[in-house]
Amino acid sequence: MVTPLEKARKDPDSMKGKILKAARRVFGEYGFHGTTTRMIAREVGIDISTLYYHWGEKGDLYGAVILDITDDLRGKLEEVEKVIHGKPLGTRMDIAIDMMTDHLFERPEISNLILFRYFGKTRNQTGFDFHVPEFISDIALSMNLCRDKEDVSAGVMMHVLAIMNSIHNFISGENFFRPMLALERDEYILKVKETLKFIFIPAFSGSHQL
Amino acid sequence: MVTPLEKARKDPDSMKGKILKAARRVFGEYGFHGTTTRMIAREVGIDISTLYYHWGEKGDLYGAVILDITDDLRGKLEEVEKVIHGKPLGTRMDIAIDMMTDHLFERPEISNLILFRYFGKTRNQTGFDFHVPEFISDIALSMNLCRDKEDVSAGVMMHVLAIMNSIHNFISGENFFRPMLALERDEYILKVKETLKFIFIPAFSGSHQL
DNA sequence: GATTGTTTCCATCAATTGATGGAAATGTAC
DNA sequence: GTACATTTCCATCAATTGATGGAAACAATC
Repeated sequence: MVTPLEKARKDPDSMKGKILKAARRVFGEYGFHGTTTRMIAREVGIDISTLYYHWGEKGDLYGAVILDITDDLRGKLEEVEKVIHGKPLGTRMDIAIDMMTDHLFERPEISNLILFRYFGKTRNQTGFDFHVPEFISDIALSMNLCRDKEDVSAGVMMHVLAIMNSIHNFISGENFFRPMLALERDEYILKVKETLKFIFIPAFSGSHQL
Repeated sequence: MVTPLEKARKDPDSMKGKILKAARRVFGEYGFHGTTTRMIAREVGIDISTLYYHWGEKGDLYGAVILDITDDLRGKLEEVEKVIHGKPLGTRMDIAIDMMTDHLFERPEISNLILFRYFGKTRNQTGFDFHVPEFISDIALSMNLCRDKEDVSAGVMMHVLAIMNSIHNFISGENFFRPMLALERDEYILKVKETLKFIFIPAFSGSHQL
């Protein structure tokens, strides 16, 4: 069976695909409650009922968006893991930070939406499963911070969370931080990478390695 | 002239004060658009029009909340600075992390609201000034990462942002992260402090000091 | 206890929002 | 071209939301 989401991803130029893409952007900027279905429809240039025809109720579309960015992120993490596999930790982190920040700076909705879900409540709390623990464990394994994906200590999970969240923070906070720092986009991206490496590499390249 | 906000803070048991306190909580949980004036009124146990009588329109109340938490944070930072002044950097960071996390874990709305403003847009963008740059410079000075408060490099500002945001992340994300880590509240708080110190102290106690 | 000012609530508004029915438009198969 | 299915839009609904006018309740002053 083909879900609407798979359909939309297979053909991004279809109406379903265009709506999904617009919904990612708008939900990412304004959050669930800050977004109206009319805003998304206007973004696509269609009538609101066309949107409902393709995606059903607002919550379902939001759910599809969350699934979409989750899969996107998972895919990228797997790609990174392939590249860095076997290299020494410092190099691994260096490359991973570069690849992840580049990817996310081109898709800031991902960071936005993830942070929205971490830090805000939705009035009609529908429990979209985020698969966060799974992600975090994979990264911990990839960083060689644990031996077994099924058995990651809380401390290690939190180290990984700190890294991922820091990345998301700088991506998602660009609109706020960059004017404040008076940097051009390129400079900002560069400085973000520098900062992340400056902070995270020393902590993990000490005696803490397995 | 006494502003409504000053009045509300001077007497937290007054209606103005009770509404402000409730507004902090609810706005903190659901964000600006996720919060309705009725939700706040219900939280206080009053009619919606009583709320409007005291605070005027929703945006004004939100503005007061933002000012309130900003002042709160500024005050705490000053207090911390007094305690850590003159001590060596490692100790300074150790104490600062302890004090700030303790303070914020008791007032998670602060972290919530700050992150909301960093990462989300509000439909009717009213530019509440956040005084963020000022804060960040003060912290940079307190950490001895710069000589002059008026002349802090973008790189240093970003280091400070990374620290503050990491703290806010763990406070604000407690509802999401703690169940995932299967920790009691006390354990979680302890592990947050450990994690923050583990990550940030090594980066700054190297050769990077002034 | 009557007068006056303050605070609270009830009733209600207009605008917005999520959502739908049904007609028109568009495409597809024969 | 006709029959049929799919897609799009217009008109509209009910519920929610921000906001207000005005009456009641309460408090203070004399």
